[in-house]
Amino acid sequence: MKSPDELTVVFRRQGLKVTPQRQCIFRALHHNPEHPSAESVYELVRAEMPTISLRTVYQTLNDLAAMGEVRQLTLGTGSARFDPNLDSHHHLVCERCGEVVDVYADVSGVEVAPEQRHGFTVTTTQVVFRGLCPTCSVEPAHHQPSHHPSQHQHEETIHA
Amino acid sequence: MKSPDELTVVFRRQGLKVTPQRQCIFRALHHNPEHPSAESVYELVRAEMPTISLRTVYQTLNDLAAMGEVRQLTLGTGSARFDPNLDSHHHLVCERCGEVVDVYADVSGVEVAPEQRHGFTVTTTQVVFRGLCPTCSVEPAHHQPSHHPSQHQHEETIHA
DNA sequence: ATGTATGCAAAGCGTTTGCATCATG
DNA sequence: CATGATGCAAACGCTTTGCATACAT
Repeated sequence: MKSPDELTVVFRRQGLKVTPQRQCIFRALHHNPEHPSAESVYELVRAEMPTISLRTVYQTLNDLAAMGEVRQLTLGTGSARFDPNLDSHHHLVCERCGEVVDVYADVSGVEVAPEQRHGFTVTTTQVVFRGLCPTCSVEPAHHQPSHHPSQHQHEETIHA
Repeated sequence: MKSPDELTVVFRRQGLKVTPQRQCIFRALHHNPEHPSAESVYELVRAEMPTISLRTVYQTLNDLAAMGEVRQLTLGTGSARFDPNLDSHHHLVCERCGEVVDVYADVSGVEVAPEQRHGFTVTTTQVVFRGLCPTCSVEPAHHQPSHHPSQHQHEETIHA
């Protein structure tokens, strides 16, 4: 995503206003590889601005997503995740703790055969690799989600 | 997935009981290519059993998913979708109306390079092709979700 | 000064759960 | 008849929204 300064310009050009809260959110996302949820962003910015509300976080994240400055990912981890990395890439998701890491994989060979397109216009090909992160692999028994809680869906959920 | 009769056997073997409601749900799912949400299944079975509750539908769907007789898909369409097709396959999703169709694509070449695995143990590779279904392609302006409502997340959501 | 952003609280949606009752095995 | 299933309603987690105030432009 663009730098906080560039985003300031972009927001103003769209008729949006740039508040200290929004700039704080810009900074929280810039070069952030954690794929934070709205709640995670909230916690990050609250460290600096304790009175900020979750509503402001959601609003700003949605604004950013609407103008394509971040991507919103729905990976079955319970809450939407926000990704400032706009390069073409895919994701590795831990089924237990919800950790998400970027993966650059060659997907050029993956396509929907014409006979299978059912008349669809395909615009994106998203690949999600699921498994267990190093931490969750070592201890097969149940243990807490680390940074990214809220696996409110059944553990038996199969996402494919 | 297995036939309603086979599922009856499987359920009993697990110590679960088989009620008319459950058999009705089995039938609603058998050979159903719609990738219905819980709500959709609810509507289907309510046609036959008007007093069935949504709770029963969720319970049975979760039981089925827990024993691997259906797959639960989280595709960013607002609600979980249930897929009785247990063959290895992928999905084509309409970003506007949420329609989901099965796709058989060769994904053998898609892998996470060892240097990119970050210590993860990868167990599944899910490919989601997103775009517009024939109905939604013709009319670029907004219109109602057809069979699969509840796109409660922002329309600008980008799922990748 | 105009209009958007903020904070708070309440509502919304999809899903889960507590409980008393019913019915399967 | 013992245990799991059902129905209802209430609770839950995540996200959105209504409203009055505050602030950026």
